[in-house]
Formats: sequence, structure tokens, C-alpha cells
Amino acid sequence: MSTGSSAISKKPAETPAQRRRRRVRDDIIEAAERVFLSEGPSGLSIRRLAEEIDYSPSAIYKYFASKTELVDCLKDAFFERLIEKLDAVIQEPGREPNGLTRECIVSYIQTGLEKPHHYVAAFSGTDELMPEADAKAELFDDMLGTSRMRAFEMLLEQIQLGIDSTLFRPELHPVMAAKSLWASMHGLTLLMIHLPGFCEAFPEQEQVTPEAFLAFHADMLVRGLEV
Amino acid sequence: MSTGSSAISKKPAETPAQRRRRRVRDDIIEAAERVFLSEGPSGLSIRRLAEEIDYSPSAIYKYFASKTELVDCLKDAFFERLIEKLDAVIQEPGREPNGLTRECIVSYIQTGLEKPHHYVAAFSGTDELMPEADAKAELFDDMLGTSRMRAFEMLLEQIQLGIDSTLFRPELHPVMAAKSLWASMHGLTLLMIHLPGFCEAFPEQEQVTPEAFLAFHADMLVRGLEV
DNA sequence: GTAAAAGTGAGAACGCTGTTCACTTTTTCT
DNA sequence: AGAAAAAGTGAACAGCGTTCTCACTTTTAC
Repeated sequence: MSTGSSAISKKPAETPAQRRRRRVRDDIIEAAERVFLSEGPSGLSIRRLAEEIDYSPSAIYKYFASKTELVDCLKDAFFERLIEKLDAVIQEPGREPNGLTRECIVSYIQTGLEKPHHYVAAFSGTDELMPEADAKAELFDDMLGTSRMRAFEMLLEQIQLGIDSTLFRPELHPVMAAKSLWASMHGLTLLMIHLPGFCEAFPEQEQVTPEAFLAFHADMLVRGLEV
Repeated sequence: MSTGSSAISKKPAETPAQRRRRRVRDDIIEAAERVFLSEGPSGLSIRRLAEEIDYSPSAIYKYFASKTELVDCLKDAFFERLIEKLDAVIQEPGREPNGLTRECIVSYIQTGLEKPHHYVAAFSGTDELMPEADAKAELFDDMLGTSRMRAFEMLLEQIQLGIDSTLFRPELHPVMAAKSLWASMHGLTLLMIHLPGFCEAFPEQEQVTPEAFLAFHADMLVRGLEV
């Protein structure tokens, strides 16, 4: 009776047909990941992807309603990866909130830099930006319940911990602080992606390594929380 | 002999033909600006633009080598606007460096939000990101001499002023601090553009205005410089 | 077991994109 | 006026996301 063939069981039952379908779907995503990584965002076209998996372009539309839906899967995979990375940092025992926050910042940016195309795609919206009053598409609200927000919630928890331990300013609004921090990490990630040499290049002769710059940035941001 | 018709004079001499050509070129840019503003980035196509100015699509290529070159003109115009705005803030007399830095941050972000499409386009690169070792396309280096960097230099000057007046930490590396600040402004600008409701929405019932959030962000960043 | 239904894939086509090329018309220069 | 250069056009190419129709296979139902 454990995994019986009762007609009532819904979840674990997966017919071979469904299994096969899911396998093909995953293959497409995997191939998309491969093309996206090697050819970049503009290299990932339906036709190029079809050729990669030896299918016709139209066949892909049996598995994905649109290219957008496909790319969304790549975005989700990236967010999962990001959450795992941050989780690993937070799970390290014996760190105090300010140092932990610093490490979260560094880890976030590094994860973004590891897959720059994914990161850019993940935060590039729908082209139609900010419809003033009509249609009130509050994209952030829609995102609030999503698993994509888990990374933000983790950051928020760190800040709350810092406030509780009197390392961060008590009057600090935790949510605002988390958003502000997020924005600051986000900005450096994108600038380092779009402007190669951003942190290395200096008017003077000196050279700064990305690691050093990340540490500096994280330090400046955490200082803004402290006292 | 002042503005004579000597064959040697190069700069001030502009033949009617050249004048006309420049006028048409400017008309195209102006039309592009119009379409870009009303239809968005994806709405600005060569054919759409050609129809806007009653020319054939191919005619545009007599004035611009590529669409990229055309869009670069829009970017330049935005950077000019940004520099003017920042200049206006800095020229206000009787402000101290920390308050001035705060206002620069707010003004930068507001200017970006006024023309979100322009801002996004201005910082979205060439799709080919970070070629590891080959071709060493140090885009930031290339940008260093450009007028686009004027805004960055202005920010740098403010920070140097802050350090000199002992408001900011003396051991602070001015260039790194300016870059870090730039990244933080950049990030919030983009998040507010891509995620409508980013600063307004909160898990709790409270509502935060964009102005309040900008002030908070600027304050946090400047605190990171101070002491 | 067989018939109907559902699902899978291919290929052609639509409308769009940036861009180029051959060609004509207009303007400019000598 | 005649030659040279520039301006402008329309057709075409290669690519894009997407949709449609059609053949074929698998699943489902009686």
C-alpha cells in the first residue's frame, strides 16, 4: 500500500509518456544553457537551438509556449544557484552579522560574474518599462511570493540579525536597508559585467584586483549600516 | 581676412551642402529620440524610423554606418543631460561635501528615471561580454578619456573634497570610493526601472515614496564614506 | 482488436529585423 | 555644359520569433 496503484494517487504517478516529455523538455533547457553559455544571449535563437538538439524549430513550441518561457527557465536555474551559494555562506558557523553581511555581498556579486549572461538576463525586464498609471504592473509585488525573492529574504534576515546584535544602527529600517544593499550589489555586478576593466583600471598607475575591489565595496556598504 | 574664403580655413567653413547634411542627420536623431521615447527600445527600428521621417530605410545608412552608431548618439545626448544635471547640483553654493554628495546621488538616479530607456541603453554593452584573455577589450579604459566619464570625474571631485574637509575618512581611496558609489547609484536606478514598485512595495502595510527611498539610499552610502 | 483521440515532429510560410547592392535622380564642382 | 559626387530608392539577403497545416505515432476507449 506504500506506493500502490490506487487510482486516487496523483502526485507520484508519472506515465512513461509524461516521463519522456519531461526528459525532452529538460534536454532542450540543457541545450539552451549550453548555447547561451558559449554563444551568448544573441546567439540563443530558436533555430540555433533546434539545430543543437536536431529538432525542427517548431517542435520546441510543443514544449515551451514562447522563447520567453524557455529563457525564464534559465533565469530560475540561476536564481536557484544564487540561493545555494548564499545559503552556503550563511551556514558557515561562528561568523558575526557584519562579517557575514560582507561575505554575502561578495558572494552575490561573484555568483553574478560567474554567469554574466544569466545575470543580465535575469534582471532585464520586458521592454515595456513603468507604465505610468494604467495597468499598474507592480512587477516587484508579483515577485514577492516567488522563490526568486528567497535571496532577498536571506539578506534581510542578516540585516535583522545585525540590528538585534547592536552592530547595526537600531533605527535602521530593515527592509529598506536590504533593498538598498541589494541595489548596491546589483549595480557593481552589472558594471563589472558591462565594463570589463571597471575595477582594475585606474587613472594612476596602480592596479586593483577584482577581489580587492569587492572587499572594498562590501566594506563601504556594511559601514553604512553600522554604528 | 577674419573669416575669409581662404582655401586653408578648415574649421569654421561649412558649405551649404555640409550644413544641409548635418541638419538631416540631426532630424534623424530627433525622430529617433521621439520614437524611442514613445515606442520604447524595441519600437525603434530602422523601418519605423524611416517612415517617421518619410525616407526609405536605406537612406538612413547614408547618414549612419549602423543602427548602433545612431543609438550611440542618443546615449551621448543622455550623458550630456546627466552632466548638466549634476553640474547644476554642484554649482549650488554653500553646501558641504557630504550633503552635496547625497544630492549628487539623488540627482543621478532621478535623471536616469526620467528617461529609463535611455539609461538602460546607455549601460547595456555589446552582448559579447568579458572575453577572458584574448582581445583584451578593456571597455572601461576606452571610456576613460570620453566625455561620458565627466559625470564620474565630478563624483570623484566631490569625494576628494569630502576627504580634504575631514568629513570623509582620510584613508579612503578616492577613485575606488567613487566607483563604489557609482555602482550603488547605478544599481538602484536599474532596479527601479526594471522592477516597478521596487521602493514602494513592502511586506508590511506601509508605503514608501521613491523620494524617501532615494534619500535613505543616499544617506546609507554617504555614511559609508564618513567618520 | 480496432477506432477515435491525443500528442509529436517536420516544413512552409508570415511578418518582422538590420543591412547591402544596384540603380536613378539630384546636387555640386570645374 | 559636362563630369563627378552625393542623395535617395526599391529589391533583396539572411536572420529572427512564431504559427499553420499536414503526416505520423502513441495513447486511450469501447
